[in-house]
Amino acid sequence: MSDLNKKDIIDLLERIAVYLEIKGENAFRVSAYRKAAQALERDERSMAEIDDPSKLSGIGKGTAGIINDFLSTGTTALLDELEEEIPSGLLPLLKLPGLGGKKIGKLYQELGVEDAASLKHACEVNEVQNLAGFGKKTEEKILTAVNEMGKRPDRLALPHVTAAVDDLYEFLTGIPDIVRFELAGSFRRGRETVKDLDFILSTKAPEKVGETLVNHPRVTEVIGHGDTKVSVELTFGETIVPVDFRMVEDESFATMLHHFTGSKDHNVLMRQIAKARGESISEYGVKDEASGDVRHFETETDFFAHFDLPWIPPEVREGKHEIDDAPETEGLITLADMQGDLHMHTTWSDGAQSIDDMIDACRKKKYSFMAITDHSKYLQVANGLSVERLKRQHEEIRETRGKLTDIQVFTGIEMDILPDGSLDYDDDVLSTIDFVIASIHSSFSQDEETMMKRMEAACRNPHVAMIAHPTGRLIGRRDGYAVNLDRLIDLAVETNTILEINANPNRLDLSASWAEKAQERGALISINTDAHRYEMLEHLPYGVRNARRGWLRKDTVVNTWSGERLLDHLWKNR
DNA sequence: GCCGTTTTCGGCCCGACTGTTTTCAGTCG
Repeated sequence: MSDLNKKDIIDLLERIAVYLEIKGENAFRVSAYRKAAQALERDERSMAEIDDPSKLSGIGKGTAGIINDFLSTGTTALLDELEEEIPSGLLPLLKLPGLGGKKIGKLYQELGVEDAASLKHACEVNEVQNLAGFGKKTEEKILTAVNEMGKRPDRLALPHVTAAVDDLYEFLTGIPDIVRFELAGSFRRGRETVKDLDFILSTKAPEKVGETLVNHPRVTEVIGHGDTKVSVELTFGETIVPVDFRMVEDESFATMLHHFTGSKDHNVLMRQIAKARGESISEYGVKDEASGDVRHFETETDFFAHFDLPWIPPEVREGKHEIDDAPETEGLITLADMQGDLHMHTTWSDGAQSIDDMIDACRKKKYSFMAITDHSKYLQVANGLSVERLKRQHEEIRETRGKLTDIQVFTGIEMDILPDGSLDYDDDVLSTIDFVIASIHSSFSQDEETMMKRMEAACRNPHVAMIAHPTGRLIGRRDGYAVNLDRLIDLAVETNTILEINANPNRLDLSASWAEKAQERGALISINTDAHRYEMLEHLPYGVRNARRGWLRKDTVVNTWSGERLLDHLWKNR
């Protein structure tokens, strides 16, 4: 038996699809392998728990046989043949813009291109432009793309696109010919990273608006400029942000918004539903196939209602179970449910504002509770609190909160879990604090066993209420430490310890999929900003969107509780 | 390759844009 897990199987199926694509195989056969991979991904179970893959919709006898080959031998005859036949150096070329399987197949068969280097050479000696279906412009574009290969990240973390988002909102608002506009795409779905920004705008003067768009002062490259679509690249400092604008008549705005919010897989599901009813969905509306009439909708809600569905939130439109479980989406947590923020810093450690400033900022946000959680003494670089300073700070907090009637201010601490698994304060200190957070800021490279001993020590301490940013990842920059999240979730459930969704857009930690698993197994979650300045309190929506992507219900998230219920929870089990 | 409350064969989501053509294939989302 090989020890392949589900992720490996999915990768192997996708590998087959890519090879077949380059081979010029029937597109439906290619997509059959991709669909099989998706079917596995959609299923919650592990490979060991799936006794017969062909029972999954999208996997037939053929692919099931291949999956079983993989499981028993680690490979399969089809993949072996493909690897024999096609150079693996061609696979990364599919990522180049403008190159798909067909063109790569042609480059391979007619010019002997085998990888990026030989493709570059073929362009330089002008062999590419003479191929049928290619030309001078195509050759130039390919050469540029090959030279750019690997220089730019595939996807941008959210903090890298916020400047562009803010700028474009202002810019589009100032264009009088635009009736309404909205940001769609993976940004609207709350993904952790985005490839580009997709703006939908309705206008009666697409030509004029398109001209205005390509002349935006930040535009450094026009990728495409058609009647209804404009693709450009905007440059903000070091970051190049690709942006697509789609222009449409206002009557099609809702369907266009739905279409370009995606995901692609979600759209496929919706179109299959339409097809079964004798209708077809496009970005322009819903067509009745019998009469040819096209129906338009004022809002997305109307569009979904036409298919007897409630409005499905963008965050869960991933082509998974959002159609089947559509009624459940009405119970998902919303930003309006959030009653407070339980993780923030002040000038007492490494924050930029005083306790009073942070309290004022939270009162302005109409929170009913908050916790001040500065760093503990181990974290000297962050001016962590000695026991003596901690006591003074908490005295100050108690004094201040006594005068307030509109917000409950909890005493708190973000306490380090030390490399040896001990905690930074003794129990007699911790026993005086309302909200004790435990987190790891040191010895990131320890092995899983050592790391989990640290986590377990924190969870088992009766005073620890929450584990902050459980994996320590920084999106696009640093993988998390070696945490066994399955085990951590079990520990959290067993010891009644809350797990955090850190709302900082660089973290989003836990991720949506782990938060979903945590909820399924009965863990409690808290969404917090970890603000070090009051502007960072505004990060909360990122955390809520992330939680919605994980299908979190309001009651799973302790920030939605009343202050009394939360305090009771924090104190009753010590 | 998968699938079937009209089908075991003939479909498989739909449309824009580009560059190559001179009516369209390939790519992309």
